[in-house]
Amino acid sequence: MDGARLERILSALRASGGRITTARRALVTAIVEADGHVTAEDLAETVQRSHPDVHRSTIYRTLDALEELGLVDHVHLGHGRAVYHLLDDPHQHLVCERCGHVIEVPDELFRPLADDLQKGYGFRLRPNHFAVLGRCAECAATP
Amino acid sequence: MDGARLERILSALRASGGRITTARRALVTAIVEADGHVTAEDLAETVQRSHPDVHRSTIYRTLDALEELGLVDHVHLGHGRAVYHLLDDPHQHLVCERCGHVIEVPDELFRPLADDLQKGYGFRLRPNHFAVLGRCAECAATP
DNA sequence: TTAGCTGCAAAAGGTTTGCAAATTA
DNA sequence: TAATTTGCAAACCTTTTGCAGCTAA
Repeated sequence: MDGARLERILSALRASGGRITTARRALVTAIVEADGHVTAEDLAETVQRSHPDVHRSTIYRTLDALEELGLVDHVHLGHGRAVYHLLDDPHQHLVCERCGHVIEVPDELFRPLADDLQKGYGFRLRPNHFAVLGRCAECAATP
Repeated sequence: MDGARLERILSALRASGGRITTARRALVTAIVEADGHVTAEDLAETVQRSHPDVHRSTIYRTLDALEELGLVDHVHLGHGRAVYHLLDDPHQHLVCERCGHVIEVPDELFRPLADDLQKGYGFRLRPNHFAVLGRCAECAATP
């Protein structure tokens, strides 16, 4: 399963004229295995476990390259580091502003809102880039 | 009108045990006059026009104080600086990810979504902290 | 008088960049 | 070989912090 995702990504990278280096393969493997909610820092650590001298800047540059190809996106879940994730399975991030808990919800929930914004403002929603803040069930219960 | 807002904010600040200094009065005036979408940098510049040695750190500290009192909030419209705004008139920010244009829309538009999230996930939406990205009408029209 | 603010300078924290050397296709 | 990537070190940019002096109440 994951092998296929890995290959899909590497092929796209290659097809765009990019090169598959050890560092890139290791990074892509790390993202595929992490499968969501990983910071550049997390990825750097994972990659460095097997390839100690892959530098943070390489991580960032490769993530940039993957984003430009539309294979990866990053989301700001709060202040501080962004998290990166693969672009299949479109979903939103609900983040509890008190405990930090992250809930993934399917994109379709945002459909009605997206339609309203389209009709009323001509605005085409692409809400994935920032998290949606609020309170999770537990934190909403305890004041 | 704005005088009333100014006084309301200063009173709240005073009531919480805070002191009204020249710097604080100037900053609050600047926010009231700017009325939305101002960065700390913008505010610093405005304040410094009349009070050149108010330092950036004072701006940030005062904004913090105002946020703690629930008088002001800040929103991340994109990468880089956050923007600050007064907390009356609850609204959302739609930001065009291509041209950067900001559209304010009333909170009520998010009511149905908020209800869905509440029902389905026990999640209480508080969406104001991050902007909602997408494409404005013009940019959506031209590919 | 005294708690609360301030300016300054310096640091923090995440991300980006210039460069020369190394590597891929 | 030619074009891309890489590691490194240093810079960047916004925001935060420690501190000693200043000031509003």
